[in-house]
Amino acid sequence: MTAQQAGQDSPRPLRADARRNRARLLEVAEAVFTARGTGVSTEEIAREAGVGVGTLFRHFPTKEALLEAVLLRRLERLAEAAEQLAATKAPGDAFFTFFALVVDQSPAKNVFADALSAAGVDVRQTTSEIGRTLHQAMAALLTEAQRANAVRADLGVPELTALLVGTCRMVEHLGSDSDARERTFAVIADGLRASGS
Amino acid sequence: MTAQQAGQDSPRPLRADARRNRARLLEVAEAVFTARGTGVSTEEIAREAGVGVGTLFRHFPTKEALLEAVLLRRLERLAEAAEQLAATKAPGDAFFTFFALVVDQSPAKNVFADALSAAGVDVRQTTSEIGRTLHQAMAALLTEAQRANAVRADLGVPELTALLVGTCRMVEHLGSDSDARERTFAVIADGLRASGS
DNA sequence: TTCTAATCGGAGTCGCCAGTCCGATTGTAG
DNA sequence: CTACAATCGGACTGGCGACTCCGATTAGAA
Repeated sequence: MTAQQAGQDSPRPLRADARRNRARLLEVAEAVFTARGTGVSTEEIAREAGVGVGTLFRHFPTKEALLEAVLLRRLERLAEAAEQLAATKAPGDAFFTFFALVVDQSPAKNVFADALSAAGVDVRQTTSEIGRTLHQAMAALLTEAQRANAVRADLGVPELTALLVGTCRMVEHLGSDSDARERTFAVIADGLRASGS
Repeated sequence: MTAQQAGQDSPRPLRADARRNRARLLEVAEAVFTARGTGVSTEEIAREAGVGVGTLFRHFPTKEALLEAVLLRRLERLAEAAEQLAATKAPGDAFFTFFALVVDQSPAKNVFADALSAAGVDVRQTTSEIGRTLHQAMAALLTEAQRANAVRADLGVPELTALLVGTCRMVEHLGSDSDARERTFAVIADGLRASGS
């Protein structure tokens, strides 16, 4: 931001090993933070990735930046999946498949979103770029499903988001008991279909 | 635990000021942790309560112990409320009132439960005493509501707990938009009633 | 009021962790 | 292969926060 073009990224492509390390760090960070919480130290992440802390901080100037990067990757993937589903499946099916997908992938996202908002980062601000894409993709899925009468009409994207967040927590809470998980999920699904009539 | 009876608490009642301070600390801790997260330092809690850190640590040997104490108070209150409701209202009404009560009180509980489990404390272990009471009270509310056909039959207490946890998150997520909150809550409520037929 | 044990308060200790710095290493252009 | 700039690694720093310790204070019994 200081004296470079503010628009796009690296004027010079990263050296091969640098790119490798960066990718490795993201990978490891995602895995470790997801598994053991965002409290894990940067040193630990670096060690696990087989690099020094210096390397970590060269790529991500802040622990927070690392978390952000991981979260963005997650959102990006979700947006992709949403578009894919919207394009290939029937409205209702696409919607519920997406819902299930988000919930399955979620134990992770929660952790990151929490950590960031706890650190005072406005997630909505930071993730705006991809956030918008995801938002639109979700809106498309939702309205199509509603038009097909597969989902009640009195919901918008904010409500859907909240339901997703909450459902993620439920799943997280139930842990490995997949029977209970299914029953719980059924409550939500039935609620989403209920016409309110 | 070193040389005293392991069973019950204080053989000697606390001095008046000590009792006062202890109560104050719990009060303040609950408020502050709820409002600003469990990351708030013990020193801050102590200052806010108008005592020194020494006092805080005399009453609660560990920050974690303080969190635990606060959480227990919360659970205790919930158990009370559940019993009260079961005794005075019609089954379905009692159940849904309880549900709403938990959700309203919740922004708090989440925070504590999270912090403790993040710290490696098995909440189910620690809160067993009151946890059992609460568990029973919830079971009673649930089965009565089911018998009265106000709630679908394929749910048990674990599922109910998960739904509560998740719904708390939804509410938390939506923040102050009470319209969206109501719509979201309606999804859950309809889902709970849906017979699955 | 007097005396003593219980309690208080907060300066100080200790360990942990994010983030820095620079000599050693290594990719790569020529 | 050589040279040099990009990159690496990890010892080191600074600050923060949980917890300790002990002299000062105070509740409450006699």
